Amino acid sequence: MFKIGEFSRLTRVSARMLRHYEKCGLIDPAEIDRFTGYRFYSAGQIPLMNRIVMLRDAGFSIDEIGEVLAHGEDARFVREVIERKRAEIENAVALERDKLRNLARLADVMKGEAMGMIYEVELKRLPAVDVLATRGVLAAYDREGELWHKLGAYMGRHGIACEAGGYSIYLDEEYKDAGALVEVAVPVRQMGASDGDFTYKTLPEIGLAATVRFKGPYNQYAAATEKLGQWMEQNGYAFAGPLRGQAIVSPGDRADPADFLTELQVPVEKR
Amino acid sequence: MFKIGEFSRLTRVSARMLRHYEKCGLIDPAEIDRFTGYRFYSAGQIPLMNRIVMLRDAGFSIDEIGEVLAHGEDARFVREVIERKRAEIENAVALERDKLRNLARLADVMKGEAMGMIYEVELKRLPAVDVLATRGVLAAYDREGELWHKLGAYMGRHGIACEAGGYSIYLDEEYKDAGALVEVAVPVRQMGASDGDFTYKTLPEIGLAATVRFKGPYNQYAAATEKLGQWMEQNGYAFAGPLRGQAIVSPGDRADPADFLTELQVPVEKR
DNA sequence: CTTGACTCTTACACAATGTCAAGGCTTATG
DNA sequence: CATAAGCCTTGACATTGTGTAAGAGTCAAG
Repeated sequence: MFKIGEFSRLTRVSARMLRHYEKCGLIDPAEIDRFTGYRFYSAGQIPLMNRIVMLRDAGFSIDEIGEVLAHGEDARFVREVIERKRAEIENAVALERDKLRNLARLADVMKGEAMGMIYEVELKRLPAVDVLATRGVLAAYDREGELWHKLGAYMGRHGIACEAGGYSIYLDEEYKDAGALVEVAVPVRQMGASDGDFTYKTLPEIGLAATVRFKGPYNQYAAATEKLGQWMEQNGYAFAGPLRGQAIVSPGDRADPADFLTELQVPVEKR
Repeated sequence: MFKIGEFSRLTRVSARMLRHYEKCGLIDPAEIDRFTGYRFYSAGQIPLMNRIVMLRDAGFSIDEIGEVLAHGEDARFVREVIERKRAEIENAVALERDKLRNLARLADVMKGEAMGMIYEVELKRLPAVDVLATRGVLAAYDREGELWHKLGAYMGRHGIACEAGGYSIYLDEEYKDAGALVEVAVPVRQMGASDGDFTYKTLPEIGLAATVRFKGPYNQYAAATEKLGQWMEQNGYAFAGPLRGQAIVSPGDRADPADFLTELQVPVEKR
């Protein structure tokens, strides 16, 4: 039997974590002295501890480790869990890659130089439009493409004709990092029956909308809002509804993001 | 001027975080109503907010963002910070890669199948050895190679003859995830003068050592300790000093980790 | 005046891990 | 046997960025 410090050196897990794993139900000492509270681990527990370490080093959380250990015999379960975790890690790698891409653009941004072009703000009336729409909660705004794919696939399956100029409508009252409710909609010539997530509806007319167009990838959004915000402040307008973007030239039309043309549209009212 | 909710939608930063950034000194509202406490942001603050978002999305912590903003004009500073962050992110990517590698080995471990081979525990006397040693705090045990490189470079610079059978001595009382104090040492035929981090010393004789050899990469360490622990428990021995490993066949001798042969050595005493 | 939408502050929560403090045990040494 | 050094115990707090909730105040429209 080993005292906690010895077991710690042997397994390379800190005593702090040994106690923590115990509280989380991963591993109990083989024996606890009833009077002193000293923990004693047996050599037979080293394999279990090594599994825990292995799982931890593969990126599993404590809860997940508990689950895996409970189903340790079920090879199929283990295989599935591993596959799921693999996807998760690949995703994390992709996130780090995103950071690198952002980093590369950073020097320009810090100098206040924006790529792409932003046009002047216009005030106009936007007519009502019949659309086919679907919505979803996105992990981040740059995942909007997923919704478009979903909508595109549905339209393909049902042979629905697609007009140009899709809308992205940002429904959340307030931005949430972990989940933004976004609706994507394509104009249709003919309404149909709604079907689950996919609904036909009419986007109402916007009597007074402030609009600004920007060319380039969607991360130009930030620069465009600068202009829009400034215009609203200078001209004394206030928000009167959710912001939306209309794809004038979209990924469907051109491959190069530098060619994209997007119009930001927001209902406003004179203050 | 925009209320916090409007500014939140415009910049895609949650009101929660706007307040948080304010407390951290990144951005103050242009105005705060003295009576109601309501925050008001001006359109002129959107560019600043966009920079903050950009930095955040590139992986900077709030403190780091503050620092970068404070030195925003200093292009050289910005360049250096970006380079440092790039290295950090690449490192994070490497960590995720490590997880993937661990994941790949996981199925075998869960089945209790270890790769490589582990030999029987032996009890023996280990003579004193003259060594050249250096030590360092490692982020993780699999970074031990860094210390060996450091030592090897020093020996090369000073033309010191190197004998086979280097030692890794794990000095920490208790494992710490964030920094394990490890000493690496190579036997030398002739002692010299210590020089900064590099010290000549004599590893004292170990009268009674339990040893176990294992073949294969160093992550076999875990499996080897299982055997060692079991042996100690069954035969009634207890630890009497820090654990060390001796490289019998090391990366210097063979390229394929499967060929490595390592002997774990720990001073013990009969209980 | 009521109601609903917005805002304010404060506090709690997460995950994995370190660190510290106060106090109890153990063991070696004088 | 007494004391000190070193190990062990529990419990609490900190980290980081973000959500959420509670309770109270504000604002604008009907």
